[in-house]
Amino acid sequence: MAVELDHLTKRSEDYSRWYNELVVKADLAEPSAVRGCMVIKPYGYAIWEKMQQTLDRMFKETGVQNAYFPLLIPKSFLCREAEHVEGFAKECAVVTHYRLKNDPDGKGVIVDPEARLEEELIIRPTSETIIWGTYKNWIHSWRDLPVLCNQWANVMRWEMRTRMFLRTAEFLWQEGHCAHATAEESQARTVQMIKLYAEFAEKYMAIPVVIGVKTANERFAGALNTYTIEAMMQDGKALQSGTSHNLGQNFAKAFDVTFANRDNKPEYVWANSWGVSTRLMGALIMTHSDDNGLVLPPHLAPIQVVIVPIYKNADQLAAITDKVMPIVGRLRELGISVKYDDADNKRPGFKFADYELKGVPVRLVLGARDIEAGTVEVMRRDTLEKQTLPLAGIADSVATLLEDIQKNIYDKALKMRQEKTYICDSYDDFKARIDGGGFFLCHWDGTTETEELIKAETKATIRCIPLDGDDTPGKCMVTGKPSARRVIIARNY
RNA sequence: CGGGGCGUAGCGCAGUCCGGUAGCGCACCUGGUUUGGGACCAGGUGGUCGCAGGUUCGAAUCCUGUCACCCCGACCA
Repeated sequence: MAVELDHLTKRSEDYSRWYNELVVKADLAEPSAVRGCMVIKPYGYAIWEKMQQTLDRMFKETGVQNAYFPLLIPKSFLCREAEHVEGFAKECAVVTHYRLKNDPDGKGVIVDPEARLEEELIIRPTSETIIWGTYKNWIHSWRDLPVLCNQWANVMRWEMRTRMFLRTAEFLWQEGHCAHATAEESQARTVQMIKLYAEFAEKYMAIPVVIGVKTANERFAGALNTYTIEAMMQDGKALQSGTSHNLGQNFAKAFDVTFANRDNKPEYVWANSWGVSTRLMGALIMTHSDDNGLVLPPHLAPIQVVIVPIYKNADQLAAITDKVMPIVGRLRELGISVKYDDADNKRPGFKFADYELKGVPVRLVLGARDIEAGTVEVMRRDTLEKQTLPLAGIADSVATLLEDIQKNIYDKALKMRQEKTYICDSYDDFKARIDGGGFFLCHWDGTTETEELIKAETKATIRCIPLDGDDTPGKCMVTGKPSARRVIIARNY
């Protein structure tokens, strides 16, 4: 009785379309009425919440505390740091008025021209300026340092073209802003946080990442150095998934934040900032999912196990429920989130497909057959393999299975990245192969001109200069000039 | 802002060339039969065809204007 329903577009047919459909059909998010913005739906938000909780815990373990700063930034604040304003000016939303009034024509309301603000306010594209404007009042002595704050917030960047999760006009993120007494301490914190992000990506999201440094061209506006974690999506494109910036004394100088050192001499404070956003949701989707829908890593899945009963009447359901309840209890004792879906308005086949679409890692099925035999059918989402196991001890098998899935999807993603990572020494060869996606490890002469040339001719950019790996010198793929080491070049989102 | 596409029911679309008073699939509602991979049968609800003008006895269809949205560029976490 298979009916042709609205299945997903296949990944191989149109990766972009597959992604957009998946986001909507898996109930993660949908486009909103507001240009370039999206609505994150409860199921999508539940995943984001698990990510938040995990990151928040990891931050606090390093001594960071949460705080909150205003949404609106006075224009003069944004302008203090020259490079910073240049980097963000083109994508700022600006508040100019504070009042509406009835339209004299009688229809609707208009902006009251009398209510123009003396100074325009910018909706934060990032919070360095408002925060350093505030830190000036917090920091006076070496005893006040370090200041280690994080804020969970929304920011707005008026992008020309948007894609759900990957690039929306408004997005949710966390931004950490630290103030230190020494350059060394600030640099250490910058690296510490990018490593924390890498650990989070790999351990919880099951996404392998490369830690590296951005080139001058790709650096955060106002930073001395930007560290990044780069992930590879299934189509071979790179996704910048988190960044940590060493801001040196740029913002301290712009906002005149000094402290008296132990010798009672004034010194500018050393700064860093670091952030990850709801873009990570996009990374999660594009790294693991398949033609049947989402594949969630067990460590972040809002529902880790779903139990579907199969029954013909109320008596059968009662018999199944009797068997299921102890399993639910045992799983919860193990800290596993379980949903027992005994709703009778959906048929089992529908539920199977639906939970697969939503990426629930493990499905248990119990029917009359199993009650009789004392068994249960177990299906794992990552491989879609089914097996029938004895009911006794099932909760512990499931716990083990969840860990196995977590590891398996990481290994799978890592294997894919390795297979699509190429060592390349010829620019002609590079140009011929870049359309196929992947990371290209190439020698580069370190100049912005060469980088721009590669970008103009191939739409690929230097994703990062990796921190680890092969660091033997060579000759630039394009110019033949000396190169300190290979860098990663790829197309990116 | 350039180049292309599209706007018809909640969603996906047909109808537009060649004008005749709007249709299909999914969803939804009611009843029944079903339930181990997206159920079936029967009946039913829902649209001033993006908006504004114009031509015409008559416009989803032709003409003019306008507004959205999508894709490709420029921009970017």
